[in-house]
Amino acid sequence: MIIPIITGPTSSGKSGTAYNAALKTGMVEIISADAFQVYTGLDIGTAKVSKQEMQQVKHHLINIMQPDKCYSAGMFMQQAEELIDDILKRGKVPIIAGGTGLYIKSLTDGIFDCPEIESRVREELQKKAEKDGLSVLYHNLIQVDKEYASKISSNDPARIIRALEIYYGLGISLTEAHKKYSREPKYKYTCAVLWQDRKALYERINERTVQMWQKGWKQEVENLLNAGYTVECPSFRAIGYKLIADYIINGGSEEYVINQIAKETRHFAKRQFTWFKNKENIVLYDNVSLLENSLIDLINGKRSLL
RNA sequence: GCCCAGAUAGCUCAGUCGGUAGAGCAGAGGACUGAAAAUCCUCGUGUCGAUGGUUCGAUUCCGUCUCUGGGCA
Repeated sequence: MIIPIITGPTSSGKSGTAYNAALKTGMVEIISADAFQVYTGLDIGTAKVSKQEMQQVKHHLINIMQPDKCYSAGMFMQQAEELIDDILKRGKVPIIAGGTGLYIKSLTDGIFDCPEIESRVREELQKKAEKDGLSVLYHNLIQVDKEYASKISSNDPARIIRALEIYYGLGISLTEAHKKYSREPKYKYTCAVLWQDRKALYERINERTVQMWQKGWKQEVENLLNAGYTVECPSFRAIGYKLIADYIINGGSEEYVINQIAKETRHFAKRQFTWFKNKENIVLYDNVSLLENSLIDLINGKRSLL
């Protein structure tokens, strides 16, 4: 069985397309591939589907984490494959829908099965980076994993720290760990990418940012802060949340916040373009209803196979 | 009307002691193996407001004009 994936840049209409196809065929369950919709309490800012929509169509991997907990591509792959198993067993069709490129890649290409590493290791590396500077860590990485060090920038804290975390946590380099713990994907996928004119997308993003603000995004962030969550929480890396928290705490211009969020979202959409368009084995769709129809055909075709 | 300050990349502005210019932002392209809405890399020719003068040479100095701020009437 080949599992359909629907992806594309933010605001492109992927969730809606998956939802419509699910509703019309009545035999689909949606698995969200979104790094921030996993968090409870982040609804408006992550453009989550509404409660009603979730009642109509079963959605998975949404609202499964508290905002102060870490989620990851590895956890995603694990859980998504289990869900696919389960959905297929029940005679339904799973659709993967979401815009987190790494999560989708973990399904289509696999990801290495990293053993548990204490969070202390990363924290210590972060402290060291602040104290001694990143270049010390990078030189350290060259010593232990020259191959990986040559692939990344000496100025990339996330990757340098990650690679060293593996080395100190597992005792082998990241390059070796990738080989030793590689995990192959369990299913085959067909990946549809929703595509549209850049300018039109940017305008939609600008409009949608204003709409999100009007829906009460600020209140949503206030609720999170009142519940004791801080900007240090992993969920606050989602676009907008830190900016709004800062606006709530320190004041400032509402217009600036909205413009800034729209800008970051445009930059993000651009990165998503780069990610998806250079991937192999994808089908581009510049028309939402066209994709919806071929999805419905695909599901109906599968119906006859089941 | 007079005085002062500006006019340089899509925007904000640097700069050139006279040898045709560069940052930030915006924008574009790219990377991506358990933080990924994260993180990181690459990309800057534009009548230097117009016009005359001085000069081998002016965006730079001088004159005039236009426009934009601010002040005085």
